Amino acid sequence: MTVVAQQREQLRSVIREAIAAAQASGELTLNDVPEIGLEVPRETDHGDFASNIALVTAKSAKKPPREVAQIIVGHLSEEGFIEKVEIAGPGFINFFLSNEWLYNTLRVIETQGLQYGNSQYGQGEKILLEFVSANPVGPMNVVNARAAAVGDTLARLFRAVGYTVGTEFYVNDAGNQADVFARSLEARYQQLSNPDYPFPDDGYPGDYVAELAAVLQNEQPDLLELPLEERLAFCKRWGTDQMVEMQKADLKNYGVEFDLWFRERDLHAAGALEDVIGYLRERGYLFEAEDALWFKSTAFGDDKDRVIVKSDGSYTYVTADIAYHHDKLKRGYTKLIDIWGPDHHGYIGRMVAAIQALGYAEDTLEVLILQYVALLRDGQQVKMSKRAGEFITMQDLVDEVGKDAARFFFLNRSPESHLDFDLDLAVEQSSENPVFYVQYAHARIASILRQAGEMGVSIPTTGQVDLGLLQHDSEIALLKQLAALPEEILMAAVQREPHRLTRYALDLASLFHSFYAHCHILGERPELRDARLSLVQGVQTVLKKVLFTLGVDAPEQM
RNA sequence: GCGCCUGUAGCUCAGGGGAUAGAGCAUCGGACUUCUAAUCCGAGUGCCGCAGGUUCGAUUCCUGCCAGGCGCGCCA
Repeated sequence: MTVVAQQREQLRSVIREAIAAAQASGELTLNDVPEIGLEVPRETDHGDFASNIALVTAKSAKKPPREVAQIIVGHLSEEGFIEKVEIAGPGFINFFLSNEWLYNTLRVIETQGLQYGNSQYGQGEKILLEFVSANPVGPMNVVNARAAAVGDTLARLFRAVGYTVGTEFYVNDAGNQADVFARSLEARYQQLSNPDYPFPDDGYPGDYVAELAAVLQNEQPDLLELPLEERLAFCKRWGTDQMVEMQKADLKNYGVEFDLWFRERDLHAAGALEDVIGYLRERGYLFEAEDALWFKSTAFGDDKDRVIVKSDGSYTYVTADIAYHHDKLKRGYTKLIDIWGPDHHGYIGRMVAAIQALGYAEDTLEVLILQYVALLRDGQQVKMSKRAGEFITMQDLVDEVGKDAARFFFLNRSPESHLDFDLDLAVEQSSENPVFYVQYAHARIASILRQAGEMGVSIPTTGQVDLGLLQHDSEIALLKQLAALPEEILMAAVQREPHRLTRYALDLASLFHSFYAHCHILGERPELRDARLSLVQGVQTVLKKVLFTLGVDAPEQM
C-alpha cells in the first residue's frame, strides 16, 4: 500500500469511528454510512486531506452539511498524527496532519528506487497492446508517431501497475496496398533499364520506392528473368520486408521496441483465415448474399453486416483482422487494447462484434482512437500533400525536434484531443519548452550531487538525517508531490491517460525549481544540508522514474 | 442523414457534481559577487459554445441546438 493510501485508511477509520460514536449518542441518525471520500486538496489551505462526508450524508441526516460536519468533528478521537481539523466552505472537513507521513515517503522512495510508484493492481491480467501498425508500403506519419508515443508509454504504465503486457505491431503485408506497392517497386526496377516503362496510375509516387528499386537491382540483378507473377511476389515480400526494417529502425530511434511484429502473411500461410471463417460459420454468424460471404455483425450491434469473402473469392481486410484478434486471444491475453487513428473509428463496431462472435465479452477489446495532429511552423499550419511530395514523416519530425521533445509533446495532450504541434517551440532550449524544463530539473539535481562529491560531502541515506528539518513551504510542497506519484501512475494507467504523467512531471519540476530558488543546500549547516540532500535525491529518483515512463531521457547535465 | 472527437483566459491546453475554475506562453514589473538565471518572485485576464433539465449545489451529469475536425467501401 502506498504512503498516501495508508494515511487515507488511517484517517478513514478515525472518521468512521467518529460517525459511529455520533450515532450512538443520538446526535446523528444515518440510514447507512457511505464510503468515506478523502481527497488531497489542491489548495494547501484546505489541509492534507479533505472529506466531503458531511455534504454527502446531510440529506439522510436531515441536517445542514456544516452541522453534520460539526457533529462528526466533535466525536473525532485525539490522534497524534492529526494536528488540526477545520470545517470549511459548504461543509468540508479539512485535516491537517503532522509531516511524518511525508518524511516517510522519502524513506519509501529510497528503498524502492525506480520501483517507487509501482503496484500490483493489474496482477493476473494479460494485456495485449497493439499500436502504430502502419502499412509497410511507405514511411510512417505524425499520427503514427503520436500512436507510438502513447502506446509505448501506456505499455510502460501497465507494467508499472502490475499487468503482464505484450506490445505488437501488425504488419499488413498481404493486402491490396502491398500489391500496389509491389507493382510500384517492380515498375521502378524496370525503369532503371528502361526509363519509359509505365508507372502504375495508383502506384506510390515517393522517391523511396525508386531508391528501394536501386537496392533491389544490386541484390537481384536477374530479377527480370522471372515470370511477372513471381517477380511481383518477390517484390511484395522483399519490399515489405525492407519497409518493416525501416519502420523498426525508426521506432527504435524513437525509443519504441515491440515485443512482436506480427505478419499478416503468416496468418494466410497458416490458414488462419479459413479457420476463423469455419469457426464463425459453425456458430451461425455467416451468411451468403450477392455472391459474397457475410459476417452478421449486426447481431452484435454493428451498423451493417460486413463482407468476409468478396464475390471474387478474396478476403477483405476485416477477415484477416478477425483472424489476428482470434490469434491474440488464443495466446491467452485477457484484454486486447488497440490504438487506432481517427479515420478508423467506424471500424470499432465490426471488430467488437467479431470479438463477441468468437465467444468473448464485449469489453475484451478496447479501442483507443487518437485524433489528428496539425504541425505548426511560424504559427502557421504546415500543409501536407502526399501527391505533391510535401509530407513530413515521423522520421523527419524526430530529426527536426528530437525524440524527447516529440514524445513529450505527443504525451502532453489527452489522446482524444486534436493536437497542435508547435515545431518552433519543440526545439527551443528554454523554460518555454516543457521537456527542457523537466529535464533541466533532473540535470540541476545531478549537478548538486556532483558538486557535493567534489566538496567531499557524502550523500546521506534517510536514516542518517533528521528529516524533520524539512519545514519550508517549498520543501513540504515537494514532499506532497512525491507522495502523489503512485496514485498518478495508477490513474494514468487505469484511465489510459498518459498526459497525466507529463503534467505531473511539469508540476514536480516547477516545485523543484521553486525550492531551488528558495533553499540553499551545500552552503547550509551539515544537518540541514544533509536533510536537503535526501530530499533532492528523492526528487531525482522520481523525475527519473517519470521520464523513463514517458520514454524521455533524464540527462545528468545539459 | 447517422456516428466519433473537440468547444474553458489573447494563444496552446489541463481540470472536473461541491470551497475563490487552473497551468504554460504572451503582456507588465522585479531578482544573478551565492549549488546551472536553460531559473525564480509578483501583477491583470474568464457569459467554462448556447438553451433547457436533474440536484441542496452543474463549468462538470442528461437532452436539444450551434461551430470546427474526422469517419460512414466487396479499400486498408
